[in-house]
Amino acid sequence: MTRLQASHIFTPMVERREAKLSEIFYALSDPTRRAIIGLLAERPHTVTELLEPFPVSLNAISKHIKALEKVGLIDREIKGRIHMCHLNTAPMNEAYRWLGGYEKFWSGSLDKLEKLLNSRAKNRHGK
Amino acid sequence: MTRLQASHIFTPMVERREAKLSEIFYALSDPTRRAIIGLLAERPHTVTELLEPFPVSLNAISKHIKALEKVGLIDREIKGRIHMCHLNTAPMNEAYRWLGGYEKFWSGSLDKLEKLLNSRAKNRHGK
DNA sequence: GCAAAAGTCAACCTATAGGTTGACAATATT
DNA sequence: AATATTGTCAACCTATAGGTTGACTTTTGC
Repeated sequence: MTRLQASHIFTPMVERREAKLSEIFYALSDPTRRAIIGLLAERPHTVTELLEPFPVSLNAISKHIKALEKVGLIDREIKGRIHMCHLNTAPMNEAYRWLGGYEKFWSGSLDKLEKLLNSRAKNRHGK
Repeated sequence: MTRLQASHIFTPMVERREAKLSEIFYALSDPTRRAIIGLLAERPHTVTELLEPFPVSLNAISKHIKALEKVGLIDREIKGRIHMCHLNTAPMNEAYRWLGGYEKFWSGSLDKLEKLLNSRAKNRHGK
């Protein structure tokens, strides 16, 4: 995941959103992390429960969880020595919508595509 | 982007799809690459045209383009010394659908969520 | 009270990403 | 033919990711 340096182009707000998008896509680019998300989609898991399917150390999983937590994809509920991890899909929504912006290209409708291009041309001047 | 090592869990086919997903998400995790995609969504661009908005070297952009090309997001049409880059959104579709699998969580319908959980429980046994 | 269990933190290793600069190859231009 | 333009390739640098091991903290069970 790369920090954004092309500050010339974006307003601070957009820049922040861009950075967030980068973080989310990056978090999702790891197969182990995606698998963790898959497990948490069924039900909350403890850290050791999340460890079980993977041939890595507890520390490695702990790091992945921390990474997912950092981008908001996991909420941690601590009860004594047990850390219960809950999935929070909200951040995915942003990535989903970004990709959705290009859905017009692959879902075929020429009308939609034209609309897209027009709206882009307009925004061009709004800056 | 990480290589998948938990081969224990996945069939070769699934493993390959997982690897592809990782590549795509990783490609999208870079803000410059996303911006390039944005430019190409408007119209095809040459390499130097793609360079123009960014405060980096031509080589850096060339690398990004190569990276996007490698995951299939860019097609290159070479005419003499000009490399015309075209956007190919198809690979995004896969990422989009993966995320869409979790849409039920954030779009609120409890019914859908229950269906999701049931279908997952079934697949559990199908392996 | 003591040992096991659940996790984190810190230090380390290795691979790779993204950036740079400096040649180079090939096509256009004049 | 000489030069400028377009772009790649190769070598290098630095930062960081993901993995490891080892020590440590806190809670829990006996």
